[in-house]
Amino acid sequence: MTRRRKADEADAGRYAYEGLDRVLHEKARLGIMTSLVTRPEGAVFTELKRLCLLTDGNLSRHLDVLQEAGLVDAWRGSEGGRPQTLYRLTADGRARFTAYLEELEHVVRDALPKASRRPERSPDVPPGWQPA
Amino acid sequence: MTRRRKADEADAGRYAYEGLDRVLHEKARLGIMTSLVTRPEGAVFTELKRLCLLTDGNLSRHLDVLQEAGLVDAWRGSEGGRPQTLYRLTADGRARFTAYLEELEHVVRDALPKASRRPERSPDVPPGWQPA
DNA sequence: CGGCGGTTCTTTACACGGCAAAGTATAGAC
DNA sequence: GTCTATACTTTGCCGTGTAAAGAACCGCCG
Repeated sequence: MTRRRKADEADAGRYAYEGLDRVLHEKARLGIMTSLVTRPEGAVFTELKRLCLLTDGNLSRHLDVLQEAGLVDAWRGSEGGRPQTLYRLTADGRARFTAYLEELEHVVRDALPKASRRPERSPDVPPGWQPA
Repeated sequence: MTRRRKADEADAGRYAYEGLDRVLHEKARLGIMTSLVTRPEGAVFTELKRLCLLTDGNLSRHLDVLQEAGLVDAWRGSEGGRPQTLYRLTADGRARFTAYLEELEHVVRDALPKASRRPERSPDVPPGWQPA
């Protein structure tokens, strides 16, 4: 018996995941941040584009967002005669990304054990209830 | 020496994370799915609202999306004289959510070890490069 | 030295989607 | 019958992801 009547529920917000910062919780930016966290020396535009499979405009826009949020900074220079921009995590960026990842880990720990268990036959819906 | 010249890079798309299904990679729906995966018997609207701290309209909309994607199904009935709708994961929903979570786990494993290591002094930017 | 072409980003425009406020429906209380 | 409460739905706005077009910079060939 799953003692789940209705008044004993102190678990409001149990799955609200407020630590999932919207700036970071976005597929493309997640890839950019992961790329950068593995490269303390930074990465240039073209490399990020290749690693994350993003279009130019797309990558540019996401890098703007990350810079405005103070998570990433940029350095202009040139290599092989071509202008290049080197992007690196800020200290704050690293810290906030770590916090985000720890919340993600929470999600996985909340859900994956239940989800990957062999799909037990779902309990029946109470009699008299109609689909859709 | 980080043998990272320019031609040996077979890691295109290394951080593209294409397995992060957009329907699932959304804070609110992630919470809903996690709520449901821990409740094989399903959950009613009000319970989901409380668990995920969502407004009525917001929750309704996200549940629509999840149903249209075939991840969740709904059963109408009544309890205590009030109409209620019970939401449950479909088998497909459970499977796709598991796949999504495994990709998330990848992200965490890619990034968290690097991110949480004590912020080593970042290597200097090459001479001649300018901020911003 | 003057276009031509190739990089390296930026800007613009659109369309999708999250969100909350207002609306609908059903049921019990009085 | 009307009022209040619950349980969702619908509507509309606005923020944002995305790609197509644009700008800046450089090397090269004639």
